[in-house]
Amino acid sequence: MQAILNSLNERQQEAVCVVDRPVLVLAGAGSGKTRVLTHRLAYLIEVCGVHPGAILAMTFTNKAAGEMNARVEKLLNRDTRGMWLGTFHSLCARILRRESVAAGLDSDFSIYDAADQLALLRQVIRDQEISERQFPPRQVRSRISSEKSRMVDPVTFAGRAGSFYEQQVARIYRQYQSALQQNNAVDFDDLLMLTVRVFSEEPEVLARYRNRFEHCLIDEYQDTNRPQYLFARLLAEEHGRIFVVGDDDQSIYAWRGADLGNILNFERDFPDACVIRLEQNYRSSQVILDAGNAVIRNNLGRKGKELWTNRDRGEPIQLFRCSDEVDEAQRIALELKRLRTQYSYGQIAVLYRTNAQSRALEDGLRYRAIPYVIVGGVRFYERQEVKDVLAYLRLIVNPSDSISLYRIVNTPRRGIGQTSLERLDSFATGEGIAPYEALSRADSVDGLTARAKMAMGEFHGMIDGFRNRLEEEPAHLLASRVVQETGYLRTLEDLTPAETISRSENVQELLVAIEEFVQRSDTPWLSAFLREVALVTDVDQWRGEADAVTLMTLHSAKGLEFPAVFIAGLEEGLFPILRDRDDPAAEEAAVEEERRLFYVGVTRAQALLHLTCAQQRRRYGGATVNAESRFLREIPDGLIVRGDTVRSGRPTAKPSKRPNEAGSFPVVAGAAVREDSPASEPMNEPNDRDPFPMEAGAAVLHPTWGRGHVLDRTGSGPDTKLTVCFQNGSKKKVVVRFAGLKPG
DNA sequence: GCCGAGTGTCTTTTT
DNA sequence: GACACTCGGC
Repeated sequence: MQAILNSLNERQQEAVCVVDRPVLVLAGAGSGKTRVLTHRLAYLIEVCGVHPGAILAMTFTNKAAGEMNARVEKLLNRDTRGMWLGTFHSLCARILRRESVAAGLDSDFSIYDAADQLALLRQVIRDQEISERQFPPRQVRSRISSEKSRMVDPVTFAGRAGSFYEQQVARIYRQYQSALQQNNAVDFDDLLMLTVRVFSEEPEVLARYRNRFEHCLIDEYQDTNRPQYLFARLLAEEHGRIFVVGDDDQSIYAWRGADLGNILNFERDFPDACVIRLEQNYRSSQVILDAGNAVIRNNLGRKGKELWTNRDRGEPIQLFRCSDEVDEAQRIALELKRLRTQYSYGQIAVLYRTNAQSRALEDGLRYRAIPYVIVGGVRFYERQEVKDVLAYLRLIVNPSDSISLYRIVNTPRRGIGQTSLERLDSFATGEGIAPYEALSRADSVDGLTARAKMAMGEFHGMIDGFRNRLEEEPAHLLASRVVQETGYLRTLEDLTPAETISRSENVQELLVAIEEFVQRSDTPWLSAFLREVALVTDVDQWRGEADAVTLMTLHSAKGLEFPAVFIAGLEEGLFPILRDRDDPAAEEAAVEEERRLFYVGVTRAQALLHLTCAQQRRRYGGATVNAESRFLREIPDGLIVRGDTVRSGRPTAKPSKRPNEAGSFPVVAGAAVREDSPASEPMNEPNDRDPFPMEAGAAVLHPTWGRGHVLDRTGSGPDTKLTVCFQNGSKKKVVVRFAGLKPG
């Protein structure tokens, strides 16, 4: 007991020890929130004698869950077998697999990610003969998702739909749901919504889980949406032993349906709740805290809290004003080198608002040979080749999954094209069977060529062969046979050498991941692996171990901390990023969420915080000229050293419309000013702006030809031509302007 | 009927 | 700069 409590301050101890009533912990950034959660778990088990199996603890990322579990086990010096600790999504998936009958699913259901959702929506929209132009699948998807995150089902939605547009969306929504059902699949939102529905509609199911879980704990409560809230309330309302930790100032997922009301109304929902505030910060210097406090104070509608620390004042914040994103990356890289004497690279993070910003930063870091790891962006499990292999595996486990089937049925080419598939699909619909099933009856499908029929039968036989081995052959061996025997690996060989290598490596990496799973898991079968893999994300894989700078979005950085932090791209139009809204109240709410996101970024830093902005930035096609972010103005002068206004320190891209830009930062009314860049602007061409000298001998990386080195160079400026010898031995002449070369 | 090449459209953040 | 769509060649 001593060990569990004595390292905590008084407030933290209280939070750990109040076990018989609802508790809301308002925990400021860096105030020891995770500590309180882990120590409470340990306290419940060790001191109160609660069985781990009676505890349900919910987080937002698997990483947070894993970390928490490790810390509890360390505190207790034993394992926590039986405890349900995981993300809302993974816990709900677990419940749905157990209660699949009540949920109307087969327990091996597939979980569709955003890309799968889009593919399914396209199918639905086409089937309904609705125009994809009028109803862009992406837009419909986000609409459906936002309805689901408010627990609105297709019927309710249809009832409310007023306009023609809404009625059509309602129709698509209904069809989409029934298509999911037919595919024996759910999307991310369904995991939550369906679980809540099962709980509400099946009292005996709910009762089982209510009786089992005597304690419910929730991390990041400010980011819960409606179904998550209902899920927790259904389980905990009877006994009231619910413990939630959150910070209204760090709510950054309103766009995903997170409802701040859940934290603001906690005391109303659970009348005898005990509210505990943690305001002492153990993470950051006074300067960083002061800056964070000053910025967040601009938000209305918060519970209000001021973080304090008894740490040193610390280094002032520094602002780097850069001319464009290349300059920004370069200056960050140089500063990283300079910081090398005080920090290891592993202690430093570069944060940004959008994933697209990582490209320029990566180039800058690579050029200076600074090691980095990138979290997020194109995620491993979203890569084409990885998704292809997973589609094979998913189909084998869940033959109703037509999205997976259509993805790979003709990869490698089997002569089963679009037209044949359409015939197959209408046959399947007519017979009321899954398309996979229909493959085995291809002979009865009208209008197929003999070749197509043959190929379909063969494909079906092959997949069936794998299916028969599902519980005979360990997942990694089965998967490895799949990529070989389907010929998938061979299709990769037709790509360019560089592509072949990187894609094959990714497939190998996936196979290794499966093997690792088999080694650590109780069940070696493929279906078990797929259950786990559907919900892993990149942040979960991230380990702070390698001595490399971490690059990630501000959203991914939530919950993490670093001795030194850069926040890049502090410009109006990028951060805050705002789209046009007609409603001023919605606009203000959006600004406040961006401000909270900035606050999250600032409070990630322990000792050192650097901010950067660029006067000009390339965003798809043309260059944009941006004013400095309003958030920079909100940091009091005494805390920040505002670097020089942009100097022309390097050959920089100059918008021809403003020849005298070298002086002060342009004051641009409103947000970003989009400038079209006419083709006649040579200074914007990559060879002119790229710091890397493409002389003979230089190593280069070509997007399709891979690595190589420069043999010869002719011309200058935009007309520079290079002769490059690539690793596969071929020599190519390339025009630098078009080739998209990078330093290799 | 299948496939590859070329063209127009849109990019916030994530479980 | 990714991706879906269209068009022409096989």
